[in-house]
Amino acid sequence: MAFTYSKKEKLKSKKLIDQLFSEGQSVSVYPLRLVFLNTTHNDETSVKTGISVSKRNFKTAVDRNRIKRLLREVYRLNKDSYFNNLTTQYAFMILYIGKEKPTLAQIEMKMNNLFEKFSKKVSSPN
RNA sequence: UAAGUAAAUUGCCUUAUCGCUGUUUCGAUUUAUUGAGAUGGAGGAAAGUCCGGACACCGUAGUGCAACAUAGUGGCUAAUAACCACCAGCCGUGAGGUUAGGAAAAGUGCAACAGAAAGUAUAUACAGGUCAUGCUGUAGUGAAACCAGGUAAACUCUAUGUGGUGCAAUGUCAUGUAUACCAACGUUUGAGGGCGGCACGCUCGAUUGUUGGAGGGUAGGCAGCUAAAGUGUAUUGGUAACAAUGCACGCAGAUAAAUGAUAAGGGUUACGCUUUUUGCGUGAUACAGAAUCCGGCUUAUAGAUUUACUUAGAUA
RNA sequence: CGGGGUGUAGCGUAGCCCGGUUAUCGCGCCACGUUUGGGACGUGGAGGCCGCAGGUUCGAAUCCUGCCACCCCGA
Repeated sequence: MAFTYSKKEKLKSKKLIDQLFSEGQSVSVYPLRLVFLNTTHNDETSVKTGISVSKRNFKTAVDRNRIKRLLREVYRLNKDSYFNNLTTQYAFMILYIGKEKPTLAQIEMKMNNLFEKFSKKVSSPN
């Protein structure tokens, strides 16, 4: 797996997203929150991921786009070290629930924490 | 030089590494993926959605009323309530700014306080006049006091205009669900429904039979989709808005929604130190992200630049 | 893409249709009284440029226009 985040890896199906929010579990490391669901989809990638920033906390589209781009960038660079060995397929949605504009370094640290927490939760039953 | 008025322009750049997305060429597997190369990838407001169109569908898109909008004159435009010019009113010493700027002699209403009186009223005081009388003038109140008064961003009248819905329009493809659907003809003969709000008018039509056809919704793919009332520039016509002609360019198309991240260097500018230039340090570098496409309006905006003009002062 | 509503004192509201004293009521706030003290009660008081900017008018919270913020609805 390379440092890519192409169309195939994006979570795009409306059905799947509805299912994710209604049935999925979540872990959070402020200001990030990960909603995930063990599911099956047809593409060969093991994880489909979406990113979301609330309009309530950031009013202008420029701010929201900026944060989403940062999140995508960090995800792209770091996913390799955590998700390469997954045996089942997952759908992810990463939410930014903070209220202030972050920097890349902050997000990188928080996202690593988040994925470690996720790995623990998945590997240990319940 | 200072203060100001009006108009216009601009909206940081380069390199490296790693990514996203459209188009296209070649190769591979194989019929939708992958690899390599080439090339394109946010704005002056993309925003608000306040006006006007293009385009698409709806076949009663008919009539009248109602409703809404507009309101000096002329021009311009695909079109408009926008834009341009001029006239008039108001504001400003001025450059300039601003105005929903038709009708009160069709009718209805309204006018606090003050005042005798606010539209069927003429009181009081003074002066004048008359046989006599609000018959005449002045004073005082008020925004307005008899004059066919004021007020129409009060109802209203006049003139002009407006069919509706919006790219989630609309067309199409395949998968599964499903027979609940539609059309024609015949019978029955009118409950009820539809056509933006009302009336007229128009139209569908409960039940049953025959024949024929495929229809509907959900999530998705494709088309619509970006070559256009296009952009830049020059000339000509016009006071101007704008128009015509020549030349050049070929200019984003995402869809849980691309146009990015990091590092280095350089611009511009403010402050401090040094102070002849300059150099060093610390900051600042805005508002903001296409979603069918155009024309205008409105709002946000660090900083920089240009042009014309006004007033005041100084010098010649 | 289209449609509708709201904004008045710290909070919740009336007045707006149909213009006329810088504006109503309740809770809260302040002072005084009452009480040994507090609460409750009584009396008095403060607090508003009616979201912002223009316009119409003699006069605007009210009418008109343009903005801003918030909320809701439809496809």
